Amino acid sequence: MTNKQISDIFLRIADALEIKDENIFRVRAYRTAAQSISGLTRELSEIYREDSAELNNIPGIGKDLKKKIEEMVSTGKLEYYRTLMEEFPKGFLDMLDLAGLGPKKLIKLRDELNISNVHDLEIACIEGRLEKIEGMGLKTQEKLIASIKHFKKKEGRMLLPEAHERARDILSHLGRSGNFKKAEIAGSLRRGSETVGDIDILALADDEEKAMDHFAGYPYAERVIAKGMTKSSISLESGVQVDIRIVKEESFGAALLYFTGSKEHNVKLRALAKRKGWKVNEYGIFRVSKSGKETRVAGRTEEDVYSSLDMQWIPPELRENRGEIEAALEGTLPKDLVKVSDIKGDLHIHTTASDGKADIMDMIKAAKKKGYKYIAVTDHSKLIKIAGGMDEKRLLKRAEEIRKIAGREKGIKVLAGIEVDILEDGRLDLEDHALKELDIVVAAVHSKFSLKREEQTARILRAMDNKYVNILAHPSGRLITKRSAIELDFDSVFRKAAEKNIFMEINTHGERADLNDAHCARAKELGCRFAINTDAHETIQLDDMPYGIITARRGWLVKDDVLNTYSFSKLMKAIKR
DNA sequence: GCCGTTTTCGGCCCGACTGTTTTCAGTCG
Repeated sequence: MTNKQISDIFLRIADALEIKDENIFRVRAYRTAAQSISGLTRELSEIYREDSAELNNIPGIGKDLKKKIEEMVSTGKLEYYRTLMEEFPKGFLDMLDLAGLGPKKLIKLRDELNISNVHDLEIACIEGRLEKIEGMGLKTQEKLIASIKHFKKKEGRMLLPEAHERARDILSHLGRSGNFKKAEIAGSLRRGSETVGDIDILALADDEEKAMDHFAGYPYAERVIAKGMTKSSISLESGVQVDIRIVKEESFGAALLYFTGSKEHNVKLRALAKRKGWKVNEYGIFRVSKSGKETRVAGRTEEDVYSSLDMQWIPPELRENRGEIEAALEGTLPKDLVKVSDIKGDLHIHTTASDGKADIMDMIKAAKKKGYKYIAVTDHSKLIKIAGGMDEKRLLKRAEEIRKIAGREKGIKVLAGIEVDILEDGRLDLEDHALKELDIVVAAVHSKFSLKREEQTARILRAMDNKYVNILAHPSGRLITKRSAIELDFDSVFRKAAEKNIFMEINTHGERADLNDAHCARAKELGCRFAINTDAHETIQLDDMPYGIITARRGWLVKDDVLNTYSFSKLMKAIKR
């Protein structure tokens, strides 16, 4: 079983226990464990195989949950979960996904109207039966109808680039009102999560009421979910929710911290403050006297809040409770997290020689415009016929052309390379005598994604034995909303990469974000270095670099971990065979 | 069910908005 599956089961158990009105802290323990598991950088099954005692070191996992995890990874099932689920009709717990419906109302609906799934609920709402229940009314019924409509659309989360674009548009809408003195993005978008469920905005305003009216008047708002003086929410046509909070200037830093999250990060900070007898909330950090009087200690900026807790300011990408708080307390946060301006080139791009849309000159011009010092042209190899992949003969001719052009170009170095396919048996799609002539070789899997774990791992390890390979491109092969990662023993691949001096790619193309943040952290732990590449097939895709940087930062990578932050001469030394 | 520089027992983050009430419970983040 995967971490995702185990974490989902714990969440469902928590839902079930809450409906059964069990101890709320027991419920919370399951949720904490689920969260903790989904943030892990290694698979539980692997930890279990190697040394199951290690499971105890995972925060939120104690004696009981450890046992449940062991049962799941060894048998693929959990008896406790199975019997628990038998107590509910099928689809009953799904109703908790409806906005505005929690365990308390759900129990009422079951006991008084005999509702057991979303379909029953929809009919009851349409027939107006909810109004008659104490504590519910017409509004509740209308809201639930809207929630069900949204639920049916199954609108998922947005990918980070799309969310960024939407958020920018909302900020410029706010800018047009004249009432907003400041507006900043918070939430998972600021932390750079690969998908974003809703957009959070924090603002300062002169006239809160007018400001909120303006916000609610956003042209793409489908409906206004809530509107108050300090907090409002709208939902967009796409089903995405946008929340805004307006705070006072002296609280802005505390509020930004609070609404950036993650929740786990915040909970830990609060506990830390509480131990000092202080209190942290979205308005600031306060000293609480014995008589209960509160004195403000900090709140205007995030830096104030962190430093009043005797810790370093923590970059938003790290705020996932993966050890950043401990590091900030000790003053050992990574000093030189990689940033966009560190990047000196792109080492994986395509041109019209295979399936790119721009020719090499356009790509070079665009790269120069970004201030890059070098770029590697890496078109496809012959296996990818449909993309115009090259055989040895065409490749060598192409390399010659690239070198000719490179000789004419001032201010940028152009490397002749290839994105060579890894065949099913782990051989490469091109002969060594051709690879040898190139400056850089990027190897990648584009076929046979569903091989068994052992075969897939052996395949890739064998490819890495080829001494001409410099970069392993998009190692997991996943596409966030379309295709899951290949089955692979990542640790073995990372160890081999470290040993063979092969750089692991963080690919920003489309839905890849591959490696992801957790992979980056683990690969670094095992001694790997990285290349952040756009895999651009047209000039505009060269602009996707920041998304790879965010992933790298979330994996705690520093400048020196990343090949394409190196100067040209250092780069050439690093990829010398 | 977890956890420990207050603790192996007794805690476990905190505040805003909504709807249905008339002082608050439920939900959400």
